[in-house]
This record gives sequence, structure tokens and C-alpha cells, in this order.
Amino acid sequence: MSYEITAAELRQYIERIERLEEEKKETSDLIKDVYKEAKGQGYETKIVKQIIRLRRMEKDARDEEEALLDTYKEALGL
Amino acid sequence: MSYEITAAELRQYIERIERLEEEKKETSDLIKDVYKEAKGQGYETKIVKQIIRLRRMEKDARDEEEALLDTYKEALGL
Amino acid sequence: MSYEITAAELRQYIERIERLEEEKKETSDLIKDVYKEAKGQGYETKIVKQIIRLRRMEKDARDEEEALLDTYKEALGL
Amino acid sequence: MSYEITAAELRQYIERIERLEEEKKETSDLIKDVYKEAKGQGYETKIVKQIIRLRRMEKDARDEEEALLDTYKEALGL
DNA sequence: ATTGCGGTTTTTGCCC
DNA sequence: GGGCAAAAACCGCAAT
Repeated sequence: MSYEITAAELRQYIERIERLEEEKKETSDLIKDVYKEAKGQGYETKIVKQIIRLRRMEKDARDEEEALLDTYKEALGL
Repeated sequence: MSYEITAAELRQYIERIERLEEEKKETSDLIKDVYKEAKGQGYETKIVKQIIRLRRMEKDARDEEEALLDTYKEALGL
Repeated sequence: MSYEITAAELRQYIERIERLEEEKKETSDLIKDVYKEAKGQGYETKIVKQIIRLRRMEKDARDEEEALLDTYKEALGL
Repeated sequence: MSYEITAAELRQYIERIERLEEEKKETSDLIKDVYKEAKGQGYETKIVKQIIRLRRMEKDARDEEEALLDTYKEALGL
């Protein structure tokens, strides 16, 4: 097995990733801003974070349940 | 601030940790044995793992909910 | 000091944050996709990651240097 | 090939595994406690971890060597 | 300033 | 050996 490895292509991949990471960082910063704003309105960061974490956990559990059902179906050949 | 750092004491800590890690590994091995046994009885590892993961997630969500309640109470000075 | 705390406003904040976190996750997934694509073309993930980390460090160093220069200039009233 | 699959037996397996995972978690917590205690006595966690990792690698290397010797012996009919 | 705590990333291990 | 889940290491914020 062989690949055509070129500096130019590698550079393309790296730049695409760097661009996306930049984007990700911007979004993180926006999230921080919202927390700051909420805090300024009297909402405790700690509580807001905890609510969000709980909601995420619940959503993950629901998704997992669905995935489990799919696994069952697959196992039963449905 | 200063501490009394000694090779003997360091050794004690390291040995305690190594002993516990040994124990942990033994438990992991027992878990693997159970999976193997279950598989031998026709229970698919993939499904068993998924069920356990789901149950863990649900438990974590319940615990988190409780923690959130505590945070609320604290915030309200109760 | 008092604030107007309302469930509706809290909900707004939470939903804004969740939306942004969703966005962040999507970007993360895109990054993973690029790594996968690169890998499919024969570029080792581990190495690509190293290059990116290195470039980020270099960029940080340049930014740092620039910030230092600005501090100097300001101190000199330029 | 057929198996007798029952909800009751599946439950047994799951509970056995969950019990063992609980145990594992407890051991992990004990390990954390030891690290904390050591830290309280002035021993840096990071360094203690490094030492332990190093010792484990050395042990693995010795075990490996021993296993190799056994292979040789067996091959020579000893 | 220091330390706990969450989140993120990296590494490890497992199963296929 | 390649993908996926768990564990460990690392980092950064926040609270004290």
C-alpha cells in the first residue's frame, strides 16, 4: 500500500484544522461572554453550569437509550 | 513553609499506591472474567456494556440532580 | 443590591449557552472529520497534531512578543 | 447453536459487573486519597506519579524478560 | 496566591 | 491494526 504524500496537501489539512480550531475558540469565548452577562444579571455561574450539565447528562442518557434499542434490534435481526 | 521530605516516607506512599493499583487491576480482571462468562452463555458483550453504561448515566444524572438541589438550597440560605 | 431573577430569563441564558455548545461540538466533529480524511490519505494523525501544536506555540510566542512591544511603546508614550 | 437467554440471568451478570465496578471506583478513590495525603506532606503528585509509572515500566520489562526465558526453556524442553 | 474543581485533550486498553 | 470507550494527565477558571 502506498500514498502520495505532499507538503502542499499536508499544509491544506493543517490550515483547515487551524481554521476550525479558531472557530471553536471563538465559540468558547462567546459562551464565556454569556456566562458573564448572566452573572451581571444576578444569575450564579455555578448554578447555571450545573443546570446545563444536568440537562446534558439527561440528553446523553436518552440518546444512549435509543442507541441501545438499535443495538437490540440489530441483535434480533430486525 | 517547610516539609520534612524523606526517602522512607516517599517509599511508603509509593508502596501504598502500588498496592492499591494492584487491587484495582485485579478487580478489572474479575470484570473481564464476568464478561467472558456472560458471553459464553450467549449474552452479547456489546449489549451488556451498553446497558451498564446507560444505567451509569442515569445514576449520574440522578446524583447530579440531587447536587443541584443542594446548590439551590445553599444559594437560598436554607 | 437586588436583581430581578426570573425563570424565563434564566431559560434564555441556558438556551443560548446550549446552542453555542452545540455549535462548538459541531466544529469539534468537523475537526475530527478532517483528521480522519487526512489519515485516509496517509497522513498520521499523531504527527499532524504535533505540527499543529508546535505552530500554535510559535504563534503564541509571537503574540506574546508583540504584546511586550506594545507595553514598551506605551511606557515610552509612543 | 442456541442459548437459554433470560432476563433474570442477564440481570445477575449486570449486577455482578456493577458491583465490581463500584469496588474499582472505591479503590480509585483510595488512591486519590493517598495522593492527597502525600501532597499534604509536601510530596508533589506529579513526581510521585512519574516514579510509579517508571517502576511499573521496569516491572513490566522484567516480567517480559522472564516470560521470554520461559519460552526459551520450553523450546529447549527444559 | 493557592487549591479545588470542571472541562478538555491525550493516552491507554479492548474488542473486533 | 483501527475504531471506540475508559482512564489519566493537563489546563484554566473560579472561589476562597
